[in-house]
Amino acid sequence: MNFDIAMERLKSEGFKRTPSREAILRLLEREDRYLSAGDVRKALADQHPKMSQDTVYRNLSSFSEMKILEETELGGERKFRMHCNRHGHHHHFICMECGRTEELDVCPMEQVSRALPSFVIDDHKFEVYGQCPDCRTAG
Amino acid sequence: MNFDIAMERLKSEGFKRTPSREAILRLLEREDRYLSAGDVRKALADQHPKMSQDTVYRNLSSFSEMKILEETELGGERKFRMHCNRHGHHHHFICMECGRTEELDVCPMEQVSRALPSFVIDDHKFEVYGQCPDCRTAG
DNA sequence: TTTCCAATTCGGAATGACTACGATTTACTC
DNA sequence: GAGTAAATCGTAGTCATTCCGAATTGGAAA
Repeated sequence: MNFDIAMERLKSEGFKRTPSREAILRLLEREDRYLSAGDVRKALADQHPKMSQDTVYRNLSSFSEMKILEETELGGERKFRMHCNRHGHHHHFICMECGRTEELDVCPMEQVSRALPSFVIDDHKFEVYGQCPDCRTAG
Repeated sequence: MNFDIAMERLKSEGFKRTPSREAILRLLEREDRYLSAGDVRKALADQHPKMSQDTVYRNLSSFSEMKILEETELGGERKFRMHCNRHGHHHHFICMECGRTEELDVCPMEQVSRALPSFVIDDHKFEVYGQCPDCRTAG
């Protein structure tokens, strides 16, 4: 997903095009990794010093609900990144130093479904944490 | 893991045996599912009305560090359960209604390691969320 | 058994992420 | 260009968690 497609999605769902939303989505497109609401605020402090917390949180949540963003919870914080749609379903490796992510194709949910036939499965989370090659050589 | 083994582990690591620690571990052994610090406080309110938050949080964290408990983060809260050691490495299905958990044997980490040879992998999380058979028929 | 001290707990205040809300501003429709 | 609902601002409130100084206590040593 990129900025333009995200803005189209907003329009089609009846959301207004505002400077705040543009700035948040442009940032997330550029960064291409998980950012917290605080990260977003700091990154936009120069260009949008008056953007309130409320605006950041509310928009990140809205974007996540309408699948423009992917969301996870890490270290006690909600984090968001532009939704990748190269493949359909996927999971991520997340570098704990720089936040870089790498898409993973493996997902064991078919096996799980077979193993739990009488359970209703609504959701699942699979994430791998570590150090990316760049941070490893830098460290 | 059960209460007695947990107390042995505490002793061997130089921790004192206190009424708070006994009560917390007895509760977690009995419940056999993920509880938050708040859940623990409420459950112990009758027998230990003066147990402070600090005591609950500090002990849950200590127990988690020394692998007496398993820990996860769910709905913005840290949750803890007695460590299962029937099998070695495993993951959980978690019922979002009653908190019941079911151990899963599948884990795709060998595939992931092969797919990311130049990455350092420190940790991973795989959890499945839904409704257990009891809650399904009850609903 | 008594003494002693570090570990533990208590009580409450501080932190930090997140949410709520009334007042003001703004994007979009007509 | 005017009107209106949506969006934002600023600030205060909530909730989980952590911190801290003072008081208590488990368990080793005398």
